[in-house]
Amino acid sequence: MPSVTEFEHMLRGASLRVTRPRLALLAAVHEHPHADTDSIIGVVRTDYGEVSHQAIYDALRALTNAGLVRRIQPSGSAARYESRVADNHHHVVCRSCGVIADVDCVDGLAPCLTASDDHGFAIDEAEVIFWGLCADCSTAHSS
Amino acid sequence: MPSVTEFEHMLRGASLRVTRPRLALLAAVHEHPHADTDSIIGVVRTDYGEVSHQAIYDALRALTNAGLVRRIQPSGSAARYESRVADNHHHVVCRSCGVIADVDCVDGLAPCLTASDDHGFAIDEAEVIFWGLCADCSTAHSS
DNA sequence: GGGCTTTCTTGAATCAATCAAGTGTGGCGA
DNA sequence: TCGCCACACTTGATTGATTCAAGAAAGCCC
Repeated sequence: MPSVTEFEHMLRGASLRVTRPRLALLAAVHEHPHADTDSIIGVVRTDYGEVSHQAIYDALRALTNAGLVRRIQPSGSAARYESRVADNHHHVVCRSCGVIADVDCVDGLAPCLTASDDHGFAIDEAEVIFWGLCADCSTAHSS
Repeated sequence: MPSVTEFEHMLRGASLRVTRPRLALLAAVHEHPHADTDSIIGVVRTDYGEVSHQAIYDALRALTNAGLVRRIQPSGSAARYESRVADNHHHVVCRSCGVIADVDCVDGLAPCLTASDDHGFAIDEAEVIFWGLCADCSTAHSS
């Protein structure tokens, strides 16, 4: 995981002020990929002390807009955040327990990015979510 | 659009009781692809008469589970429903106005369905969402 | 038509997320 | 180093989609 100093540089590079809640937030997201907002609040409070939920929501939005974290939101789930950005990976979600895992791109670079008919849209991103059952749930269901 | 009789057969085929709210719901989803729950409630009430929102939620869930309609939920949007199922098409969503359009699969059949490393997951579906700006918003932004 | 089960109605509750107003603070220039 | 001020945080209330619960109504099989 990047050091506090690196987090500082990331914030400054995005023209964002360096505050302790934001540093704690960055650390929490790096440490707990795919955590939902509530879990992140819990982690930040443990690592750093009392913070309002509003500060977390604000900071998550600021960092998402700055491209420092990525927001993902599979159907039926609250928003989740991760620190891997701009590396074009996708996700596989368990229909049963909701666990999320990373999936690297098959082609390594911008796969499936070409829509057959773009309807005049200027497309800038392709988001892929694989749905299925994780190993644990798969075993539990068949037994 | 399929006839009422065909909707009836679809419901019976899925072992679901045939009720007027469900028939109206199927018609509404076929007529208004990508509509959110609230719009669907409005359409059903216009076409059929007073129905509780709960009945719509129940019916949408029942029909989704039965595979008669498909639920899609892009980040930052309420749940939307469409009648095209099992034809492996995807969606392009406008970041600005939220409009959704269908995109047929480039490869015609199960593209992008192979994850490079499935982490032990039993994958049964790949959902692809293209993000960008629709023609209208693209023009408005650049002007 | 009778009876059982599913579905619908009514009304309340939950949960994530946002809004609003006021206080505090990081980072800049002097 | 000092002071300013825009940006960030706190507190508290609100919204809006969705779900829960209990009872009434209606579909389907016999």
